[in-house]
Amino acid sequence: MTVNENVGAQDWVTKLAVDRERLDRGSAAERVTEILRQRITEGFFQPGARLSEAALCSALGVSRNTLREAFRLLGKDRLVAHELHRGVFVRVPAEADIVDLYRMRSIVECGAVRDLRHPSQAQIEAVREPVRAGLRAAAEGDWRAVGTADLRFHQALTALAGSARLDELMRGMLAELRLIFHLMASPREFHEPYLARNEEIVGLIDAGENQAAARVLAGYLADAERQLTEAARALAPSI
Amino acid sequence: MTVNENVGAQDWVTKLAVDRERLDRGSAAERVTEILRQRITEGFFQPGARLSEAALCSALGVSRNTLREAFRLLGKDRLVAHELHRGVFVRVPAEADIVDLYRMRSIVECGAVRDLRHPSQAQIEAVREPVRAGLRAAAEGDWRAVGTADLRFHQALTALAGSARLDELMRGMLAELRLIFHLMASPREFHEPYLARNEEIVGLIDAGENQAAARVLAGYLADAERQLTEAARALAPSI
DNA sequence: GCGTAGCTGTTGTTCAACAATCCCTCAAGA
DNA sequence: TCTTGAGGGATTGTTGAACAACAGCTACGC
Repeated sequence: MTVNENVGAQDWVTKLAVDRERLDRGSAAERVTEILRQRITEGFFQPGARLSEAALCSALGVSRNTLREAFRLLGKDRLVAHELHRGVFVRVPAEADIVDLYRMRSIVECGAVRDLRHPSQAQIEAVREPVRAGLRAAAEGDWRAVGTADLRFHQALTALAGSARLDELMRGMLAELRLIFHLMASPREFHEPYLARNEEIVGLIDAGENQAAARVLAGYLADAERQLTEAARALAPSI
Repeated sequence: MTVNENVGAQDWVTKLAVDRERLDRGSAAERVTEILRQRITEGFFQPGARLSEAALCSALGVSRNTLREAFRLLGKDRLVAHELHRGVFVRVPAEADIVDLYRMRSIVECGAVRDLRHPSQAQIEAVREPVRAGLRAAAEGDWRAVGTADLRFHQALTALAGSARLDELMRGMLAELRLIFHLMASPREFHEPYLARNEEIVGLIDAGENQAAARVLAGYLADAERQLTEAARALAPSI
């Protein structure tokens, strides 16, 4: 044993697993992918922007081939659109995308909530925490933080299903959703009405009223979809 | 106007869009991806098989860079596992993958069925047809065909939600499922019991009994999951 | 048996080159 | 004025070669 034997084995094994992801952050292609993913979702690259190979190669200091591997991964996540012989562009979500996305969210999120059987206290706390963070941020008037807390809330709802694949799917959908947010809407008007509903949903889950929670959530999503599609339609003529 | 003016504009535009997909079948990377995807799902490359870059390059007549782009796409679909500095391998699904996959299927498929509001006759027919094909194949003793008909049935069920993203998600899940099938199970023992249930589900949908159809489907999936995990556990010691 | 140094084959990444394609400009013609 | 077509420049698609970095194996010494 070369490691301090006073520490339980399971203990430092999990800690190493956490550090591991941080150290060997995979290949260059994967690192580039993460950088671009973050830049796109945070709005640094605006929807419709062209991602020139030559420019990004010199900016990031990687070769074209490495960059192209990253483009392929981002394309699978629908964050960029790969147009043959024309280049790679940050995706510009259309109204159809909003509808499609919310149809999927409704099925996934409501399904995760409805099928919930015996939620652990830790699971409920994971859902409650983002709600509190949202309320706190709203009190301070930080509407950008309210938005990210809202996304974390929905991510936690999906995590109730306990499926790694579903979690990754949800991550992708929320990233695409942030792309839609960049096209429109002041964060306040969009997120404020949902703070109370988030609390309501958590309360129902805590009380074991899954069906009711799923119904409230479905209404939540339907309203958000309507709000976004109307904003998109108002914006469409300008395009 | 150089095009026949007797034909409505919208008419030939949609026709061109169809041909378009057939003509520019994408880049070499995408074609290689499709070839490998088919080869993996049909079992030509067995789970655990190493996909050597050099071998595939010469076999397919493409460069390493192109092949690596294809590997990235297949990795996102979880058909291959990319191990840094070790290579690319056809994925070997574990028991945890079966559980995860079926948790997701249950939410997605049952959700699509339960939320169904006004199914068109065409939609119902799209679900009914694979069921008929399955029964026909069973009568002829072609159990491999029964399996593919079953997958088409579930694909059609998911399509009831009317979401392109959900359809693609389902395609990916079913491809991964075929990977699991290759690890075990005679097609007959696995698919035969579900022929009758598929009929029952279609009947319930046709009668507008969505809730009941979703319940039957949930039972269907739970049973299939149990069957697969038991087979996997019996197979595990050999690995 | 154990650890270690070296060897070998594979992958990770870069670079340079060329082909294919798009897009813009501009001129000719109806 | 509008359409058509021919260049030309810029960008992407793809290849091949080269080298670095790494995993797995072998053989050696202890």
